[in-house]
Order: sequence, then C-alpha cells, then structure tokens
Amino acid sequence: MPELPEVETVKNELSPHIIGRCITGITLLWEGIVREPSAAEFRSRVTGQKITGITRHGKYLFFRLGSDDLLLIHLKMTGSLIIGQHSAEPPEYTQAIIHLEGETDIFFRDPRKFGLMRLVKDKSSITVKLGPEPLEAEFTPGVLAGLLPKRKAPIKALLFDQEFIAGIGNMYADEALYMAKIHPLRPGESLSPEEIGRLYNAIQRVLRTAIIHKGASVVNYLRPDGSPGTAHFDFKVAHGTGKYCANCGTAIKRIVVRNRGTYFCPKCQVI
DNA sequence: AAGAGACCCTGGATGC
DNA sequence: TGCATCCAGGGTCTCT
Repeated sequence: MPELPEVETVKNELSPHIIGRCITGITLLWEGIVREPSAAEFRSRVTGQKITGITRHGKYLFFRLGSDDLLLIHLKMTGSLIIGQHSAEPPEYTQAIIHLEGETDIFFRDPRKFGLMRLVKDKSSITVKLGPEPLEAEFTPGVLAGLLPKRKAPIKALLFDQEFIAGIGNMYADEALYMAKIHPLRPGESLSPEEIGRLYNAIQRVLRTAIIHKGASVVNYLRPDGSPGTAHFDFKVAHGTGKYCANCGTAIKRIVVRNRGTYFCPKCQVI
C-alpha cells in the first residue's frame, strides 16, 4: 500500500526520468482513472505539456505542467507508476499510459482501480485538508502534543487520518505504535507527554527507515523500475498474522479499528 | 466539531 | 476440482 515512504520513493525515482520532458500523448485503457475533467479534455490539456516539476503532499503526487496545470496522481491502495519503453508491452493491470518524448512511457498500473488522476489549477484545495507533514522540520513533538487534547478517537485512527497527520496509513501507524509501546485503542487525549515523545520519535524512525528501504511491497506496490521495496522486511507487527513479538515473544494480535486491520503486541502495548 | 460507518473495487486467499 | 465467500484499505461521503 503506498503510504508516505512509498509515494516519496516514487517521486524520487521518477523525477530524473520525467522532469523537463514533454508529454506526447495519453492512453487511457480505463477512462475512469481520470476523475476530472472529462477524458477528452484531460487528454487535450495534458498532451504537449512539459513536466516542469514533481512534488508530494501526504500521499498525493503533483506533476507541474508548463501550462501551470497540475496533474494530480493518487495511487490509493494498489497503484504503481512504472517507467518503461514505448515499445514495451504494458504491465498487467495497466489502466493508463503517459507517453513522453524520447521513447519513455509511464505505466499507471492499478489492479483494483482505486487510483486516480485529476487536473487541478491550484493544489491548495487538496493540501488545505492535510495535516502536518511528519518529516518536515515544522513537525515537532510540541506540534504533535498540540493535536491531541480533546481527541477521544483511538490513537490508531488519528494516525491514519490525513487531516491529523499527512502521509501515514495503516501499516506505518501500526509500526509506529508498536515501536512507541502504545496500545492502538488508547484515546488520543490520554497520551502522557512521555508517550507523545516516544510516538513522535517512532513516527520519524519508522518513516525514515522505510524511505531508506524504498518503501514496503506488501501487496502490489512497485518502484518505478518495477522492483519491490524492502521496508516490509523490517515490519514488526504490520500484517503480522502468525507473527510473534520480537521483544517478548507474545503472539501478535489483530483487531479492527475504523475498518482497518490493526496489529499489535498485547503484552508490550497495554491499554 | 468529532467520531463512526458505508462505499468503491477486484485479485487472491480461504472454505466447503 | 470448482465454486462461493471473504478480505485488503486508500479517500470520500453521510449520518449522528
């Protein structure tokens, strides 16, 4: 599942292949992948435009075009952007192809069709709804502490709420809570200053480690060169059915929080 | 305002 | 072996 480390990896590894290049055409194998505007308008506004930059906000990618349009891409759960040759057979489940000058194609592969593309003039309509970027300098333990008072929702639910903090999803929420030794059902407001400090450090470490390992390839996610990331080899609890706690040996437990499978050590993370 | 749940979507795993 | 059912969870929407 692409979360912040995966989307950051896609951005980093895509950049050298696409910045400064012109889009020569769009192939839509499934038109529904373009949510707005219409497929025809999308095609005409994108074709011929140079890609002048690429940025990430939370799990969103923005390609800046020469026309000042922004091409927004969200990979959702199962999307990948794969760099390939124009002559190559598209990977299985390719829904759209962005053709670039110089024989290069970007294949938007997405088995479950949750992923989307959108053209926007202004990214603020998206970013205004996003919480702080956890790896930016502005995000400090004090900022995290300031978000928690009066929040009665389970800390796990808050962590993957994009309006609370941007970029954390189900996997990294579980990993950060395990590292911080905090039970996923603890109400946000109940965390002590010491626990908030531990959680802050755990978020930093979990995300930065995953970026170093080029993201986690639990299901479907692939890097732009088509290879898997390796961050999931470090996972202690996420998707941990049948796993045992590395710290105490207790069987990892699964509960459901806000419709998301949630894994934790019942001994190390007491409520 | 905040919290909770439904929904979309379909490949792969599981169960009978 | 084959079929049916369940599960996965991004964001977004609706309801309380």
